[in-house]
Amino acid sequence: MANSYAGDSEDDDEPLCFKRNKSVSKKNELNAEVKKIPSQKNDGPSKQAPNGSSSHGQNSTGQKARVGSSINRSTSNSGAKNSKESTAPLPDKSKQLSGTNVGGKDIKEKRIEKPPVKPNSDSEDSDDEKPLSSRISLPVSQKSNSAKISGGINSSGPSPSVSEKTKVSIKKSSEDSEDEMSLSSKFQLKPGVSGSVKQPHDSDEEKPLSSRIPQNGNVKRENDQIDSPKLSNKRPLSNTSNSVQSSVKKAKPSDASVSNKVKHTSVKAEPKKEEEDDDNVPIARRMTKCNASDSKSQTIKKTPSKVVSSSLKKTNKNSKKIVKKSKYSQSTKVPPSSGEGQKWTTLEHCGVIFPPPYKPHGVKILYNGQPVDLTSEQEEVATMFAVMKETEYATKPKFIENFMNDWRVILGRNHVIKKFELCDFTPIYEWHEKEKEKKKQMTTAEKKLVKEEKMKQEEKYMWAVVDGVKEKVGNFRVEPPGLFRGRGEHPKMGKLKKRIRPRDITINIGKDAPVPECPIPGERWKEVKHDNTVTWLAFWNDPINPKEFKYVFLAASSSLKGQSDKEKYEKARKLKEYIHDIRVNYTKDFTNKDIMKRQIAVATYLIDKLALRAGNEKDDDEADTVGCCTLKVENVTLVPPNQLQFDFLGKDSIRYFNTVEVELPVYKAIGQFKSGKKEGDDLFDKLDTSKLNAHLKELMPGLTAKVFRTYNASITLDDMLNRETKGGDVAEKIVVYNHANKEVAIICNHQRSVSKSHSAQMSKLNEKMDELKAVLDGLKTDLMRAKKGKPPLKDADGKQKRNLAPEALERKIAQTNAKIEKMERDMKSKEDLKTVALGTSKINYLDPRISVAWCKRHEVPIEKIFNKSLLAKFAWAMDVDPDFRF
DNA sequence: ACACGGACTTGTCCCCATCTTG
DNA sequence: CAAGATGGGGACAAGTCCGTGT
Repeated sequence: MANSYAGDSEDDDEPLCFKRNKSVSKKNELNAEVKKIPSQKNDGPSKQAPNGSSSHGQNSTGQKARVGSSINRSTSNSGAKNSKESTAPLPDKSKQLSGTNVGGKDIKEKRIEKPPVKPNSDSEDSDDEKPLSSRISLPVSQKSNSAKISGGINSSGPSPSVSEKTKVSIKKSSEDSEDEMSLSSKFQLKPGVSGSVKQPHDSDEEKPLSSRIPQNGNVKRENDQIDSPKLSNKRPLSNTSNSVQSSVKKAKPSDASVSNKVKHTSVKAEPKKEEEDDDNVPIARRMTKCNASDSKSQTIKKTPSKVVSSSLKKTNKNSKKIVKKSKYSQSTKVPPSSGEGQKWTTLEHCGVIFPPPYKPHGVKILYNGQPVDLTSEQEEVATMFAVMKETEYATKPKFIENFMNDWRVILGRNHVIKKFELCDFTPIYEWHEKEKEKKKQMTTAEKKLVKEEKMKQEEKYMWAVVDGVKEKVGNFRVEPPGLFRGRGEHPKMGKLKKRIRPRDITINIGKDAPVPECPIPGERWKEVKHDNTVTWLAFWNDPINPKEFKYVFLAASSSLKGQSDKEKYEKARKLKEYIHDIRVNYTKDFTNKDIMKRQIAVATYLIDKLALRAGNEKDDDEADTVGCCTLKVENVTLVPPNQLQFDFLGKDSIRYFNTVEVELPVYKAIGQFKSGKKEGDDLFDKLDTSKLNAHLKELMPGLTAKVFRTYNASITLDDMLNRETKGGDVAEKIVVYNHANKEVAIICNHQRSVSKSHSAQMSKLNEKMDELKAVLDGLKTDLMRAKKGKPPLKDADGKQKRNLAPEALERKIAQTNAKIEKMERDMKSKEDLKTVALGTSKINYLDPRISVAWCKRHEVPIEKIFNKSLLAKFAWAMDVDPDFRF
């Protein structure tokens, strides 16, 4: 929001256009991010194509086919489960995940209605805001607002230790001047040096050197607690010299955007009422807003108490642990991306670990009924297939074909084994099952032993030292050989993913750091480079597609990752300032005579409103899935008078099926784009992602299609949280949070497959529910009788029940009712979330500062929202000001 | 203008340890 | 205490987007 200027308070009401311009102009200053300098990359990937890629054959286009086919996913999509009503108070725009639902829940349309526009807001939009949709009255079942999802979600308490730490960090939010200092200072100092130097408050000094290295990210081993992050310390991300934002709390210098934000918050007084201009709200949700709006509490502002997570309290006790942890704080110092494209100054790590060599088991497959001797190498591949016998992959012709092609190469030219149909892998499959069983039968002590052993071997690979800070490595294990499991109808499924050897691997490490020893005697790395403009520690070419790479990166809890995560959210927040103009802009272009402009406008609209992905072009040897720019004419159907039905397979071949109401000009434009084309043709034939992004970049520096997803997800969370959080206990607040999280997941189409046991679980719950209801009826009867002085009836077993006083019965009734209600909520939530995955948005799209600030304001322990790994990943956000708003 | 190499983010599934429940 | 439910986290596939060389 451009309220940067003086009277900011309500500038929103002013015509945005004006502001926009202003903002635009200033924007230049914003982060012009200089991207990395071209690194000198050298080596071209050597191409060692394994063998014939004969494959591609069909790649089936028909999506229908795949719908059914792919494993669970498809099922889930098509699944009929009905009942998933959208809960919600807010009308949800939910795209229905399952096709069947469609009819019933047309809720989606609602999205369209825009919020009651405030009059002032720009006139142009006003039309939009008007509810086309509204006219169309869909039967949305407003259903109860029962929004409450079950409260209990994760009632399980977080581990104490974690919580404590957290709290620590939290509290010190604003004041830690020291941190700031350190940050700043670090910039100055060149990294490298810093490492050991700074540790202000750590008590580490006494420890062994090794341990003194500050570290980020937690340790997972048993001693965890000790090491685990106390998130408290703030992590450094703050940074960045060049990057604009600083953490909110701090006063930021000139940066306009930030500053206003700050003030905004600080001013508690202002009623959130109109809260931000609608522009900040996702289009989709805007409509909804109307309804909800009243309720939106103005109230909320209230007490931003100091955060305090409950956990805080405990902290004290355990404080000792905390102390140890302190190392985390250190990490702060890392000056991430300071120099042009430079990502680090010193980098040390131990390279990667390889899977153990194949151990032949000697179990023979049958060919035409006869056991066949195989060499170790041949047996290894046969085993890969055998163990997949019961999966859906093993039934797919493409999979089998690709597997056989690759296996035949290993079998050699005149091997007896020729036809798949004559192969019987059962003996190996059974052997494998037995092995699994054996493993399961091991005692816990044995398992522990094995685990420790593995741990010992891997330990050194788990950590890297970046600019003096110990950071966790993400994936230091080289991928083992196997059969490629592509998602959806992938043309290469079943191909052999050959074993990766040291000679396939390029190591990236600091110039002065010791080169990791090659773990396999007698072999050596393909290459060792020292490129500090990239963050990877190692990479190899993907054996399935040699033009692609597999990288070893630092873990999500590292400063490097945290830094870029923060930049991502700051960019999305920046979009908030531009979004109004952008919307005005594309709305105008819906009718532009220039077809390319029109297509850009419509595509941008879809990306903004529906959170579609950009949609890069794909090769023929990949599953054919689409995104916005690659939508085919058959993926969008016009539903008069002004609705569009989308049906396509997106990333990971997840089906996107949604019907939405759109502005008439959009509806018409889509009709034009479709006309004269045949099935399979691109809807946006004049467009691709680079053109689209180039255009977006003109509207806001650094803007790309994916920013809209981040923006819409985060603004939705922020908005819903602030609108819907009322009083209540922690459990109820968590319900509100999860509800908002769910909305976001629906917007982003984050699906998950329904667990096999889902229906069984539901019916079990139903039974319990019936029992409870019976109990309730019994109690009511007893109460009635008790009031009249009669004894209770016999219970089911014919035994006489205790004679209770009416008051006691009433209490029991109340308890039972509460149980029933909770159960109803739980069931509803379970059903609702059956196909919705909340985790993806939490990890990738929701600015953690929104969650942290909300937790602080409402005294919800952050551990109820973020698990251990999320706490580590979002350490950089923990000290956010309670007033932070996205 | 564009294909492509390259780097990094996003996304789902699956295994397994742990918690819950009966 | 066993069987089932849950959730964390790893594995790894599949996107996005940038820069470059032609």
